[in-house]
Amino acid sequence: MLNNLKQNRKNYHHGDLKTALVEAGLAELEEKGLESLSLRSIAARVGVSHTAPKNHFDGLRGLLTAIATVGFQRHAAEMLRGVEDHPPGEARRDAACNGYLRFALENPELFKLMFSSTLYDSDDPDLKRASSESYGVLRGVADGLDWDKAGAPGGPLRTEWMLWSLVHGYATLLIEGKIRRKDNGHPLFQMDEIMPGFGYRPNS
Amino acid sequence: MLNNLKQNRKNYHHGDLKTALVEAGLAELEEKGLESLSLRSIAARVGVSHTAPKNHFDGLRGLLTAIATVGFQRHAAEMLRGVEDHPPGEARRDAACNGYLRFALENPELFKLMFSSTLYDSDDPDLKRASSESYGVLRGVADGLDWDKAGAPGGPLRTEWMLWSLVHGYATLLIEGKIRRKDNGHPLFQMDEIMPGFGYRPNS
DNA sequence: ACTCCATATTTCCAATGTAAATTTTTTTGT
DNA sequence: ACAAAAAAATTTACATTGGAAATATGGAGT
Repeated sequence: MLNNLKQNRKNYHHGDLKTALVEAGLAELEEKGLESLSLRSIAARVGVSHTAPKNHFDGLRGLLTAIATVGFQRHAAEMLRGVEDHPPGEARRDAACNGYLRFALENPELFKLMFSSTLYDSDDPDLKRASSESYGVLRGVADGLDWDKAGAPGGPLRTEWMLWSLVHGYATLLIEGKIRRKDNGHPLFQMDEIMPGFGYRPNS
Repeated sequence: MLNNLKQNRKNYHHGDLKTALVEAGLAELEEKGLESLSLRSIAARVGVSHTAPKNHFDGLRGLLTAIATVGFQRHAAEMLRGVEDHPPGEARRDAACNGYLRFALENPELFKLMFSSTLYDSDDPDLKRASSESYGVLRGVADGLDWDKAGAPGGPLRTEWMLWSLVHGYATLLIEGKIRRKDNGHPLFQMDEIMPGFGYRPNS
């Protein structure tokens, strides 16, 4: 048992166990699913004992917090992909939303974790930073959409919430199998499929 | 131990253990949360051994399926509350959506279970029936909204998906603490807060 | 009364997360 | 260079959980 563990690495000290555990967790997550994820299986994948993570994370909850943090970072990056290629307006909105949905469909288990607040520590500084970064992308493309009329009830957050709710709800319902996209080929997702006619009006 | 179990009921045979377990499960769910729910605690609450449920459900998964089924039934009922009081159109749409959100906010753990497809058997006939019933209410109020223009791309389901995505995303983000409603008093939820200007046009 | 059978219990097992004590390696201070 | 301290990892132990198998219980029908 001890030999088994040691044979996969040279040193008693792993060197960078912290990031190795997060990477192993990300892999296990998509392979086994969020419900079947276990601290012991993640540790075994890295080749350390199941109590080794304790030195780097506050239990399973702490490890899940770190994994979710990486998730939000990748989420933001996926939304940003292609956003700069388009001028502000509907094109950017669609690019960001497509990124949102692409990420969710390609990393469903990670996405579920990120939006299961009870599973991790929502007050963790790193997580809050990554989460805000991700939300910031949506906020950026929501700015200027014509729902955002001055004087509309609900305050300035309304447009962001509306856009977020729409794309997040669609992602969730797709992932959970409540809605099935018709598989009409390669154009992975067109925001207009679900929200056509939601116009854009540049700020005066 | 045996005496402890028996003292809470007269007979060795419970009589209606199946429904008792579902009710206990619903109670435990909101008290302890979805993540902490356990078959043993549910059985203990009813006063039977932890293997007694096996005679009525196919393991924890089966029990969760039955609980989710009741959830969808109540969900549909909550949406229907007040719908008949309004004429078809925006008023009914808002009534149904308010019901959707009211249910989600008042039964957050049950709501999470209902939309965690991996936790239960989505092919169960009773569950499918209840789930369809719930979706049918939304479908009913979506019919005739002016997003549903003839010839619009995406097919006839688009309007339903859009409405569903919007209200479901908002509910999810609220429950998971990603969005915080400002607590402006009693009017629990106003659909217009998030989706003003989404017009209604009666079928010609 | 007697048998059958659904229902419930007891006992056992493997997997999991956590805590405490211990061992091994690295770093630090002189 | 060397001993002490700190860091990192392991071993051991334990409570919980879901499930399987064997056993006990009591009611229904004859």
